[in-house]
Amino acid sequence: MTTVSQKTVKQLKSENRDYFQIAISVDCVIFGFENGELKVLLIRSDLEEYKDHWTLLGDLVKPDEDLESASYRVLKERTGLMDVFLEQVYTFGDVSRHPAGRVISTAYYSLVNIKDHQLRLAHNQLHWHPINEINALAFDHTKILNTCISQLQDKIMEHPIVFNLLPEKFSLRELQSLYEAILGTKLDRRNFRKKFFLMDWLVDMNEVEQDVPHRPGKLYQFNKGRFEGENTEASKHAQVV
Amino acid sequence: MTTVSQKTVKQLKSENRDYFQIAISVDCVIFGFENGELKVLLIRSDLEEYKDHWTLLGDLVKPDEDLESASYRVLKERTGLMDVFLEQVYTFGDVSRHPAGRVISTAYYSLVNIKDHQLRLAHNQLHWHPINEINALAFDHTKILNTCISQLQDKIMEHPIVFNLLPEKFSLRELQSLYEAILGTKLDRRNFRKKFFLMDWLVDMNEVEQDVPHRPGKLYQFNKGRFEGENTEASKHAQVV
DNA sequence: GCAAAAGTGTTTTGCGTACACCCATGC
DNA sequence: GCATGGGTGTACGCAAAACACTTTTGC
Repeated sequence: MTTVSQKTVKQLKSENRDYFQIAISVDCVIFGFENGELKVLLIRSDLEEYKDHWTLLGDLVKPDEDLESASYRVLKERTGLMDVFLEQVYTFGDVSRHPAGRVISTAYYSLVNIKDHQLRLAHNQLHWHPINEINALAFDHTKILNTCISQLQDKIMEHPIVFNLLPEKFSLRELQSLYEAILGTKLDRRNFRKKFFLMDWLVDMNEVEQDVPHRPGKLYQFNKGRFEGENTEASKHAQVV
Repeated sequence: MTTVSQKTVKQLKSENRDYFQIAISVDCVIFGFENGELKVLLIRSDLEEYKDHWTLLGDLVKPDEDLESASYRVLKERTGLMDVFLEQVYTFGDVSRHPAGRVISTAYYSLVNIKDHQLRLAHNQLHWHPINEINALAFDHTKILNTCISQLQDKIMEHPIVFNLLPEKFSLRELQSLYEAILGTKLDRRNFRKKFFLMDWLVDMNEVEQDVPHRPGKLYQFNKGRFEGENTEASKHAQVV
């Protein structure tokens, strides 16, 4: 029936020149945790048409740049951060999602420890926004944000990634309050503690909190050793909360 | 510090012309189920350099075409199928993943009922390959396939999607054998049946199998009514097997 | 009557969940 | 001594998992 014509790569390349008219961008949902709230790093839109709107941090992907590298570049340029947790979530490709032309965007989320990086943000257009206080973002960024929040909620139930949002040492209260902020629910303290000790995700530092106006809690560290040799996609199946 | 310059959409458009040099494609992992095996629909590469390799079904996305529409188009063009189950999985964006230039590809998987569509494939370059007998695919398609298989395995544990792979009416044995083929494990028959009846995913047709060389099993249908108004992303939290 | 798969219940075990009181510290 | 959060244990219910025998049909 249909005879399939064989082509060379070179032929294919020239035949499809019309298709190379699409730009691809990455948008990063950068999560942080501060004062018991889950926050997202946003920037004021640099487009006049959207000057009252906040947007996610993103940029066009360069023709000679890996998709993931582009995300890391955005993170590094905007926050100075390297080696942060970063994960791809979804690609948004509606024809008219962006006013500047056909721009398909791949969304990533990353988890950073706000405290380590406050200074770098001091004098620019970047601000941390509590996720519960975010109004309309530019373009389809509200949708992107919501998709990433859902994904994060799912992910923390089975994977030890929240530690990227916390300082090296943290109390169980901080950890629980982080889970509560992400999930938007209250959790039972005794069950929460029991679960974490049972899972062996924590290492007791034999230190306690300083300068708290109440009985200080013990400090813990993430038990990195337990997860060596595991990439992001592995290690399923262990319900966390 | 950094003064952010305001731009109009028009300015942005012309400034970034160099970025619109990337093509985006969709690649569809089309799953089917036949003879107790999970299969994937593959086509012989139409590139001379890869003529001995099989590839996933994909195509470049047109500049005026939604990403998801492109996937549906590929499915329709290749299999004649409309209204199939389709879900985005991941976007592969390494610089040198494709020999024809900078092509970023978004992977989708879809679930089809092989029996309904055998004829359309008879005389072309398409063939169903059992997932356990697939050798090296062209480009990074092995990686894409494996990502989709993992995703499918996760998904069927909580969502009633496998019915897309079965005929309208099916026996519990067929259903269980499908789960076993996807997960690559054996399951306990009694627990499996109990679970499905408890979940109320099935409707008893009061019919039995015909022409089987043993005691015929009862036939069931997917209980569509129970999931009306649910999109693909909703309805989490109900462990299936 | 034999092969092959259908159909069926019970028991055990682990996990999630609910729940209340005393303790240590700062002020 | 009081306010604040830290720290701890038990009991219940449900769901997962393990497990074997009888029934029905085709040949």
